[in-house]
Amino acid sequence: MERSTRQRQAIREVLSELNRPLSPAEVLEAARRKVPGLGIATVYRTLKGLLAEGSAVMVELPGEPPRYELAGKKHHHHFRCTRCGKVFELEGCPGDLSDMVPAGFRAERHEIVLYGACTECH
Amino acid sequence: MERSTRQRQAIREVLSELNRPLSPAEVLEAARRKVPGLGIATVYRTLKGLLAEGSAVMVELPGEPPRYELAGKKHHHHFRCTRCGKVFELEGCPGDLSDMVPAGFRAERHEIVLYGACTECH
DNA sequence: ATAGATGCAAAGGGTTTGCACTTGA
DNA sequence: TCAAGTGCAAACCCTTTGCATCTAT
Repeated sequence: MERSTRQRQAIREVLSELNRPLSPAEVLEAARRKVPGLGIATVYRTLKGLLAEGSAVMVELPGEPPRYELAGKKHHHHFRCTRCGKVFELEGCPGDLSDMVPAGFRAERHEIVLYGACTECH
Repeated sequence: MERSTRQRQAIREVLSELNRPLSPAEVLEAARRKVPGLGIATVYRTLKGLLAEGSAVMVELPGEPPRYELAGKKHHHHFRCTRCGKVFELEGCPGDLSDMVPAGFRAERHEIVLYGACTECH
């Protein structure tokens, strides 16, 4: 990630502007509006690079392709709209889940995903 | 799923005996001990069939291949050991997560996954 | 000028499908 | 018997990689 290219700029802008976790395909579609010839391989390489330099984090939801969002947000979870498939960030967290952990197991982190209808789809 | 074959019996047994969500590859490995020539395609087809007839449910964890477990268990969540990769069932559930749902969104279900070390790996 | 970045197309890894053979009922 | 079921290999889909070309510095 040494050089600043049109492609990378476009990908960063897309992540920043849409402000929700995006799949590589979503990034490609949005970024192609800024850089028409953009290839999917460049999207994958750039996302990997952003991940490596810590500018982006991977958001993996059950049964979904990995998505990416800009790093630096505080602990949060996600909501996936079962109608349109978009993923949104959620505020808050139930906190202590230690009740659920059986003896002998040690929990280090957790993921919570809510499913339902988003504002546009209900 | 009309006929009862050695292959299907073996796959059902494996799901029942190991009693945790299994990936197709895990099912194949375990079921091959009972039916040596078993093919991966048959595993996929059988799992799909079990799913369709409601005997099994799919357990999808973030960033993991889908796993399968026998149906009929009550609402529960999962624990994935970050050392050995095995997935276990958890009792309990924090219950009401409505605090996390933004206005305009409607949550219908949720998934919680805890990550850490299992009894064998800590 | 030149090493890094890109786009294409081929290669990978996991899942599904087509098809001839096998087998349960 | 004979359609459902199986195993193999090819096909698929998404992601990664190789390589010739392009480009930021």
